[in-house]
Amino acid sequence: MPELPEVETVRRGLEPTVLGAKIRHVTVRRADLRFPVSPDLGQRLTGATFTALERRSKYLLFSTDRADVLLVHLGMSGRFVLNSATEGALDPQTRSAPKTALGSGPGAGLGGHLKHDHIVMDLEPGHRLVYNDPRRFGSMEILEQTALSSSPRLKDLGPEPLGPDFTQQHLKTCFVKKRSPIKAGLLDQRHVAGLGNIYVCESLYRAGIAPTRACCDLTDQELNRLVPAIQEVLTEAIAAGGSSLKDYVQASGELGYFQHRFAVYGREGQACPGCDCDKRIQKITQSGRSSFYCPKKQI
DNA sequence: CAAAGTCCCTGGGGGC
DNA sequence: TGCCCCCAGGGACTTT
Repeated sequence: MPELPEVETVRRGLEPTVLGAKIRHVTVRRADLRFPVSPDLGQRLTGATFTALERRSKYLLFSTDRADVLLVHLGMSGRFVLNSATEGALDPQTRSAPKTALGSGPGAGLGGHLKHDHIVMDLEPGHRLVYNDPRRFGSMEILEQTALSSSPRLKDLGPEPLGPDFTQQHLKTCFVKKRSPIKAGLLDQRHVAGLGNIYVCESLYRAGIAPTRACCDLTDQELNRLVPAIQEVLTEAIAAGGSSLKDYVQASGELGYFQHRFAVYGREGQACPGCDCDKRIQKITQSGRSSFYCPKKQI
């Protein structure tokens, strides 16, 4: 599930290829993603050049020299696949025909599509950038640069957890009258942007705070632990993704998300690492979502 | 207004 | 082996 570290890892993986690349042709094979793909997406991208690739929260922002921004969310299962004309790799399990190298014209390689390849961008020189998303929880929209900050997708997002505005004082202000559990508080993108279920569980474990605690009941001391816990968990996950990036960009060209070794997430019934707890890691449901925690270490 | 619930979607895994 | 059911999750939307 792509949360901030996975999106950042994808960004770093794509950046060398995308920066300065001219878009030769765009094919929208399915427009019914989480939100409808912008109807004029192909027209506005074709002939433009990517000038920057940035991340905000879990969004990727591809800027172009036409003052447009391609805003992408990977949802649950969204991936980018990068095909290089020189590599010509193929996935024998899922692809019936070899990937077609560029050079045979826009839209070439009709037999080379994977299932769930929804948007195909042919780039110059010699690359093909494919957005693949089985569950179609992702989105792809094009906006004017000037409209970005007021767009409904971004306008209510809280600070970047690895940026200067994410402080214990900020959280204290957010949480002073908030009675919902801290698990929900940290998943709320208005308070801090980019955390999902996995990294909220991991951060609360590291900070020693039970996910059931009310936001407004956290002490200053706990908030002072929570902020660096979040920052450390994210930084380590990004570093782990980054250090394995060359493996992570597989021969097939697929940019998946790095599988991190989690302390609590998905480890119900196991002993938590470095803890002598006898209770083992518990799984509970909070507002329809699984929380994993150690009842001894997290109070 | 806050908080909790619902829905979208598909692949994968467990149970029988 | 095959089939069915449930689960995973972000975020917009609906209900309480």
